[in-house]
Amino acid sequence: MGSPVRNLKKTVTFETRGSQHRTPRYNKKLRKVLSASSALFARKGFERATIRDVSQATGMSLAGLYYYFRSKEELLFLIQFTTFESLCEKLKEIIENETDPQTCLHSMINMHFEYFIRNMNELKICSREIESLKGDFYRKVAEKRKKYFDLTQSIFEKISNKSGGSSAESRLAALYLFGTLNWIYQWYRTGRYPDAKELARQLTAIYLQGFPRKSK
Amino acid sequence: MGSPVRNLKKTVTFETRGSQHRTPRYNKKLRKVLSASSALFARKGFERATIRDVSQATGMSLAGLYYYFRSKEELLFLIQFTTFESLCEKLKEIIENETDPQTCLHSMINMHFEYFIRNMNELKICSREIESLKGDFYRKVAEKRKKYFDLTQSIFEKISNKSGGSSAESRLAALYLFGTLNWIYQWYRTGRYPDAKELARQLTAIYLQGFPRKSK
Amino acid sequence: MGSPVRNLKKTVTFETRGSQHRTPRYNKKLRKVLSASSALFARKGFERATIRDVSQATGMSLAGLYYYFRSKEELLFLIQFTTFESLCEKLKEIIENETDPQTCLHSMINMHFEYFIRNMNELKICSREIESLKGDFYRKVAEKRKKYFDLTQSIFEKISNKSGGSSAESRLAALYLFGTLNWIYQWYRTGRYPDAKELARQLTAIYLQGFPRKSK
Amino acid sequence: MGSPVRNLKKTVTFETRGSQHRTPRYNKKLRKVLSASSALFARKGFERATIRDVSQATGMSLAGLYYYFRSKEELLFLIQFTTFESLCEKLKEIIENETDPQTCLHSMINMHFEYFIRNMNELKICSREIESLKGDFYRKVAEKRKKYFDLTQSIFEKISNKSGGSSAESRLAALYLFGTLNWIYQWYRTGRYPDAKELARQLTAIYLQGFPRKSK
DNA sequence: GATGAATGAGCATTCATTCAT
DNA sequence: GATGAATGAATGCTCATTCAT
Repeated sequence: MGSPVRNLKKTVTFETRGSQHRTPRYNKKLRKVLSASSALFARKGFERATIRDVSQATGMSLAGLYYYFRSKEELLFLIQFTTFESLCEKLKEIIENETDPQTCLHSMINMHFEYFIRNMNELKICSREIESLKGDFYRKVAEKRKKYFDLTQSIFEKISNKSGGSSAESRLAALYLFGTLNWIYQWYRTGRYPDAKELARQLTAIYLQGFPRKSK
Repeated sequence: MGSPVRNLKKTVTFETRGSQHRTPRYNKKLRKVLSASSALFARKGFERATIRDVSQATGMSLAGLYYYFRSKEELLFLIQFTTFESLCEKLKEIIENETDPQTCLHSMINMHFEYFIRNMNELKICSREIESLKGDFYRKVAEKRKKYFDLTQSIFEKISNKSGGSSAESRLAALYLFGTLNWIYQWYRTGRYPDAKELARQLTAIYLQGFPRKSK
Repeated sequence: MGSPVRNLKKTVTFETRGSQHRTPRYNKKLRKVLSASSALFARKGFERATIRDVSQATGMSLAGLYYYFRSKEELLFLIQFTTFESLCEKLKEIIENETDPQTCLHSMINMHFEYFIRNMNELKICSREIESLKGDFYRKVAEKRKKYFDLTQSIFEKISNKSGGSSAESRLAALYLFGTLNWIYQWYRTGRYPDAKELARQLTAIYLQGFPRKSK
Repeated sequence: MGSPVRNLKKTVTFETRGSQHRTPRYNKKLRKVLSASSALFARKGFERATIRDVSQATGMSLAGLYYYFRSKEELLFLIQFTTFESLCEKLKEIIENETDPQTCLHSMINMHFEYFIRNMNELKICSREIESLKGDFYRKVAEKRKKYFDLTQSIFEKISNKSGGSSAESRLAALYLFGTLNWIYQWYRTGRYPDAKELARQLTAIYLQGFPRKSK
């Protein structure tokens, strides 16, 4: 529940190798490969990280890795796709269960912060390496990304409707918020900042009441 | 006034080749190289763009380019450094002249949007390629970047002081804002969105009053 | 009678795996593998065709294939050897039964054309991939090939003897003829050219009377 | 006059690197590279020969080679194209100057044998590696090859016309002859066989009077 | 009989950079 | 100022083959 690689069986069922071989052993190894790759891509960047790095990090042979993916790009795709899939599911659930739009925004931001803190590598890769994929890989991820964005925008629209704001403004507000969320990886360091809950509270407050937080 | 390459003579005066040769012709060519590189780095990413691309884009020979810079990394450095230098100067001026902190925040955001729209390539590179530099190059840019950030944070602190907020909250607010500003390049397309002035107004409103904008 | 794979039991009885296991099922599968390989080698060339291609074409697993042959080279060997073996047998029979040397040449050419048309892949491989085998594999096929050549040369010698030609000339004539026969695969396309019988008639006519065919 | 690489300046003037750089030094080196490659491709086959082999054979660095060609395939293309170009020119000249069709055939065969003996590597590559090229490279060579074939076929047609033969028969005769010519590399070894002139005499005799040569 | 998983060795190609001229 | 020629080091990827099961 939550980790992008935990539910591989369900999500990666189209043209990747995961669809051909489904032994438990295969899935376990693939997860290992993906998590090592995530760490590497996060640290060095997708372009600078090499398959040889992955080989070293996993202890597998260079050629052996290619049993689990078809290309370096597919590796990145798997990481991004499963991550966005997870985020979408979580957000969908929130929206379905929370009727108050303001609370809903808070829940969304909170969920994202918490997800980030538990999957820093993956989220960093989702923010920074958007343009590293091409063609079908790009399109498939972009679709999921758009879904996540649209869901978020819908929250702003509900808030907006209550006070007569325009749809264009909701869209922009969502874009602004995404900037903030996608930038977290640049500055957040565990232990040096408040926890996810507190950060979410503050950021939500800004978006709902402006800065600084009005004293309670 | 403002273009990062316009004031090369002034800024690039330490260890780059610009300090050795200062003929007007040299500067003209260097500017051409930098602007072609900016376009390339913005489009393909620093790592994926090659010096051969730069050679082709400028019509200069591969070897000839190295008369104007010592390494591909220096090229990136020059772009980032001069851009942050420009931004800092502009922001310093704003802060010096504007006493009302709220208005000051608005001016800052407005300036940044306008600067972005006139130097999309450079700002994209400043946001996305932060980790592409290493060692001294990285440090020198990070210094400038920190200055720009600190100046912005100081605005939030002034706002905060008026209503008794904490310094930590100001810092976070600034980080949130920077996320939004550094993400613009991902979605902004000329003609499809309101102009800089309008965007600045909306974003400032969110940070000062929350979303949606209260009707006046 | 004639297809190189039809009489596998008889021919492949030395160091290949065929000598160890001789169940009918084994032979059936081996034939399937050989025929798929022939098609692949003919289409892509021995070097460019991969065992993975064979695996895909046969629906067998990569590792499973190695139960039927010891190496890719052995696969090629099996194809070439059985083909030359077949050709030799047929030619021997012709020479034994036909006393008139001119008619004998015609029969030989006719047989070769007909064999070619029914086994295009195999003959293509026998012509084009001669140098793809090494060591023992090469020698064993070369032996058969030489036998086929010698039998043919003997026909020319009989023709030559009748009119006092030299042995060297017979050898060259046979070499010239083999060039023509080994090149057929490059141009012949079913339906676009006369059938085997007619082609054989024309080619024989050239070798016996020269071009153009004298009107009868 | 005749070596396929001797007249590079003239022939290789389209999309190869030869069109960009034309210094004498460049041409000299390119010729060296092409001739080393020819030897290698002839000996090991195109697929089996590696660029590393070329590097070793020429004493140039692996990367340095790519200054002279864009890909291994282009290397093969250059060899094949210039060879067929040379052959075509020579044949055109023969046909233009020789009015008697029988003598013309003799001249053609003689020229081919002589060209072969002086450029064994290149001709071997032209015969054996026809299908190693793809796309545009293939098409461009095929064009030249067809021209060479058509010119030859035209000779047979002239012979045929004198005695009322059909065009289809001329075409087949030309195909048969090409088989013989393209197969020479498989058996001819210097010193072990008569020289080009004598071979040409014998082969022509077969095609004009049949085997064996009638004693005069 | 058959296969999932794995690997060593190798391959074509690229790239930033240099240096003699 | 500028470039033709060259290179060391690396990169993503493939392939025939093997072995435990």
